[in-house]
Amino acid sequence: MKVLAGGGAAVSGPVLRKLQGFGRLEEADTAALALVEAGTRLVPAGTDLIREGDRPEGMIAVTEGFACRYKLRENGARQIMAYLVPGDVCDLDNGALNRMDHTVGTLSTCRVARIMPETARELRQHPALARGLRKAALIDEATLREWLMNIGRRSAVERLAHLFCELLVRLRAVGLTSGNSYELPITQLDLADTTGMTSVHVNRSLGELKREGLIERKSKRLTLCDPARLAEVAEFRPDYLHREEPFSA
Amino acid sequence: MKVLAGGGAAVSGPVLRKLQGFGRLEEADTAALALVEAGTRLVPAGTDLIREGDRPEGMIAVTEGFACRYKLRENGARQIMAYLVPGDVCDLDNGALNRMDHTVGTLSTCRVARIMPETARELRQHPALARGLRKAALIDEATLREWLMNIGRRSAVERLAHLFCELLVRLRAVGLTSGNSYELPITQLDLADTTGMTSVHVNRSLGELKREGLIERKSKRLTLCDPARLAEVAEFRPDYLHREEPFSA
DNA sequence: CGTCACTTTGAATAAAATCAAGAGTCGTGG
DNA sequence: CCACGACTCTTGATTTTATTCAAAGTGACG
Repeated sequence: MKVLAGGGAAVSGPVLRKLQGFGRLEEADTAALALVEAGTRLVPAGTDLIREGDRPEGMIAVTEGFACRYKLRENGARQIMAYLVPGDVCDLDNGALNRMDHTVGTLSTCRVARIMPETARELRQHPALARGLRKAALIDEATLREWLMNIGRRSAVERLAHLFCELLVRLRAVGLTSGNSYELPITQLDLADTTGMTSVHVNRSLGELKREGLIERKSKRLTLCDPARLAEVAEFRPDYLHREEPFSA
Repeated sequence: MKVLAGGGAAVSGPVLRKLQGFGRLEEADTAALALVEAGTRLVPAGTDLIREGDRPEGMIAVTEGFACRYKLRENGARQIMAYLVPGDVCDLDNGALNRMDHTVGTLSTCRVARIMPETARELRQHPALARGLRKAALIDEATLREWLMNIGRRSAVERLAHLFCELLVRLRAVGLTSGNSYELPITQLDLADTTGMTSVHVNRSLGELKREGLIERKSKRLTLCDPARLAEVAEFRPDYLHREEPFSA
């Protein structure tokens, strides 16, 4: 339960960067966001930020690391429903719904801003921010559908390939890629719980992708050696992410 | 491409009934809804109502039959992402997003209301309706997450059991159950594309549920012979549907 | 009464889970 | 600096689950 004061200059906040990708922001908008991103805390891996059954309020923004939405079965099996990567905001103003149907927790060490309900309301006063947050939420929902397709109708190798392509697009949008590689600070077990497989099977499927020369992984950095071919394998069409940049660099 | 004029008295519209389940409606609200439900058309099974890539606008309401959201792979594989049962409304006012990322189509013959953008805007003028629609949308999203859990982390038999439990709750909310049975006007192939399996495997799994005495199916009517035990098998917790009625009748 | 779509069944195959053990990694504390 | 312990990753052998392929059987409906 490390809790460090969020010091240092907010490094051109990823949330800001992401929302700017949806449309021009005014000075006042960026100022409000900067304020939010200044108030972050470092959270260790494996920490729940809000739990199933809790009453949701405010928002949670991730500025570093990977967090996720997940549910557990009684036997301990976990299904991850979404990744929250830097720039992603989890809007807990669910208005009508007063209970979380899932848990949000960190997969890696994360830098996180917990946004109080009043602050969240203030943010939504800014039309451009409100629009951006709404668009982000709609994209999250489209992503959820894509994940359902992924698990329901793609093979193990395809599932991983698709996930890696998606992450390249999402992380590039917040400037966290270098070429076709990015930090993927999660374990194979996490990947398994994301794609509905076993960690053993993930391991073998990763091996296959490596053998095919499609990816490389050293330490926690993932490189897509041939994004075009990887996208083809996964049948990846990035439209649902609503980013105008072309897929492969 | 049968298109019949939507005659006859709107039979206490399922949309109305569903939204009433979320909170009291004023006279004016119900009147507006009644108007909508009067303008329905009969649509044959297998008809796309709006396609992936189309520009979404207005709303689509289903008052009879089963429709669904789905996507296709290049090889023809289909993944169904959601069911639209009577009372369900598909809000296409996606504001920011200007392309459908999936298709909405009928699984059975359906009675459907296509709601023009202006009409949709009028409906949203009514605060109670707007709230109801918003709540419905949030529940749809929670349902999507539950489906991801279903496909990712449950066995074939469990997936079907879970789906059948969910449908009992949803259809009961609009008065379309009698006891623990309801019309399920879809094929085993549809069930397969819903649960990420093969129709052959669905057939065998259904057989297992029957043999266990958990369900019965004559013609298109499904009966949950022992809802409590079925829910236990599926680990079904109806919280995400936000209906206060207890699960088993 | 024939057709077409759907359901059911069997046999062979493929994909993924399970079980188990060993090797690598990393942070911690002596 | 090294050793320890806790994860994580890797690999093999085996079993289970699900798909594929194929062929009847059933039923609704014109």
